[in-house]
Amino acid sequence: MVDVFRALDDETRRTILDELALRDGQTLFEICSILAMRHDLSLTRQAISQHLGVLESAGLIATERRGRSKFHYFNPAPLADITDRWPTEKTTERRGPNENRTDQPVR
Amino acid sequence: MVDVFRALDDETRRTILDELALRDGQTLFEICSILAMRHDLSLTRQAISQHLGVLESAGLIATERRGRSKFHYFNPAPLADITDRWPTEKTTERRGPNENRTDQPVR
DNA sequence: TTGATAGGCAAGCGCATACTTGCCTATACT
DNA sequence: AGTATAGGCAAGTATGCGCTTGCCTATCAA
Repeated sequence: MVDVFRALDDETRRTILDELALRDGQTLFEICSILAMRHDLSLTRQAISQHLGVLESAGLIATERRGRSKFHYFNPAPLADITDRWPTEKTTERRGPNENRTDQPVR
Repeated sequence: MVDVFRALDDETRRTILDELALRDGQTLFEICSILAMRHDLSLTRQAISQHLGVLESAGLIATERRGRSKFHYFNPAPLADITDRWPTEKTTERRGPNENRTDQPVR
């Protein structure tokens, strides 16, 4: 199991998420060619496959196998772990003010 | 310069942000004792100092020096880099629908 | 069946990162 | 002055991570 923070700490994985957000349901080979063409990333298929494994382990992508192809879908749900942990003005408006935040001395 | 994603990829640094969110403006020694007392983290002062350096380099904390003390303040602004890059339902309501997101075939 | 396509598994390499250790500077107190 | 406090700098170690290489399995078409 990989947490969201580690999964996001890699520019290649972030670019993969970008591309899946633009066009969902791509296969490993499609992602490989797009990374090579549009991002000048000359990585091996196995490298990309491992990145996809990390992203899936973190819950950021879901996969579906049909025949010999495997389709990858972006799932932004785990990103809520970040905004829930440190709410900012933009992410609090549906949850109300944060009542846990105080400025009391420790102890 | 450290980006937000790398800075967040460490549980100790995330805990530091938690504590600064609870009580802002703490010094290095205060953070050290709180991590030891409330989180069972037995790290050296230098380790914590390096973590604070990473967080500051990522813009997640601001510092202010007075006398021989240095106070640390949580700045959640860089977290917007994450929600802006992959908008979710909760983070889009002030920016309107994302018009860049399409499902057109590539090329 | 034979061959091509789509992907998986596992070992190994190199480098980055977290942490320690040791020493140093600067501010405050007596 | 002398001493304690708050923090910084730099080198060394060790584990983790990204990536490659090599080989293997499964599906589809001829």
